[in-house]
Amino acid sequence: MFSALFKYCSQLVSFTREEQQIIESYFSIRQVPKKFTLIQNGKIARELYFINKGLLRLYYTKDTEDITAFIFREHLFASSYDSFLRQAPSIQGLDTLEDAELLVITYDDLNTLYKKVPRMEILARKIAEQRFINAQLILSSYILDSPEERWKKFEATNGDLLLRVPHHMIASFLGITPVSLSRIRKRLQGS
Amino acid sequence: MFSALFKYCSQLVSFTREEQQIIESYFSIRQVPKKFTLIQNGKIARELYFINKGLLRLYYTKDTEDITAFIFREHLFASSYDSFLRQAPSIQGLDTLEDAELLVITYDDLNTLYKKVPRMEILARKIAEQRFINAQLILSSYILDSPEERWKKFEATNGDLLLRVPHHMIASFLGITPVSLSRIRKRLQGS
DNA sequence: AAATTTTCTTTACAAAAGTTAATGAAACCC
DNA sequence: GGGTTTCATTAACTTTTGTAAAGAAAATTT
Repeated sequence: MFSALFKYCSQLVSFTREEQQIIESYFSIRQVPKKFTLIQNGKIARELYFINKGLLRLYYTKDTEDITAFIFREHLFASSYDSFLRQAPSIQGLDTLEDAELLVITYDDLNTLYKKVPRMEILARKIAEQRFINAQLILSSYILDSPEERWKKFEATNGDLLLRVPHHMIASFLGITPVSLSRIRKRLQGS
Repeated sequence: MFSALFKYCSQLVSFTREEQQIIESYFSIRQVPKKFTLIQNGKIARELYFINKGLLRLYYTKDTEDITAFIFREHLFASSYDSFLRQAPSIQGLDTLEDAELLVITYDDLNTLYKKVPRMEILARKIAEQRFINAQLILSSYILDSPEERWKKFEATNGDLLLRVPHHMIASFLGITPVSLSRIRKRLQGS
């Protein structure tokens, strides 16, 4: 139940058995169906999730349309991270795309945990750093690459998601319309 | 000399006098002229800078052209952050845009400092979180806003930089060409 | 199984941004 | 101070993407 979590953490920080038990006691497990909204746009994200199973989608809502900000896979921490960190209303929503099993910790409990297990602070720093590096990577792709190049990279690194996620959600993640994605795919077919 | 640094830090963590003295001992001060390259694309960023005075520009190089990734003002930490954190070759360069006064700490010294002043770990986490939130903000503007809207926001929040930074550097930060920026500015003049 | 919704692609047209090149102004450098 | 480089704007033309609408295929619901 917690094995994936500690496997992930152990790459960053090594916890003792005791620390692991304290950490476990602060997380709860939750089964969530497909298409379930975990964090609603405008509300404060009170919880942080570790994905044991399933797929989550972070998205902006512009006018009446959803724009994908990120797709979280198994064995990652997920949240509307900036709302969670600042405890301010979220400008993003977070939904399940598939039935999911999540480990859940609240903001307050996480801060208590920092005090009980100070090494947790190091883990949190490293996760924040990783998320920064990741955001930076996506941003640099927006800056440097054309939509076509972004699609190619997405296909190469996340090809499996093409079968699990509707294309229009990927299109908006790439910063283009489904129409444009369809054109790009057609263009590339030929070559 | 260190007053701006501790003023900035005190918003995030409160250090004792002793801790401050240790921290000071790990930073050195450096005067750097305009147009000086602090971090070269392809090299590993070994240093982290706190800007006492001056303006720094982080940029990508695509083909022969520079594309601005970020402009750092006074009283901020600056580096090619992901290169510094991962100690991997940088895909960005960092230059001064003006004569600058910098407080400098190396990667190794920072890690020593984490051990001497554990509270520093909290500061580092919070700075990483802030930088993540910031990267997220820029990314969301790329996703949600048109170039015209991005320009308007830049003008509103960083209007002072328009006098300190050439427009073509701002244009590439906004993801457009100088030609396009000029058109946008003209379009908005009328309204 | 039929009906409904969602997803994906295509077409035609409009709008925006890129490209190249030219011009004038400003800043910089011996 | 004169010459050079850098910078900002404009124009003409091309390419790309967006928008709107329609139809086909797939998935979901009843």
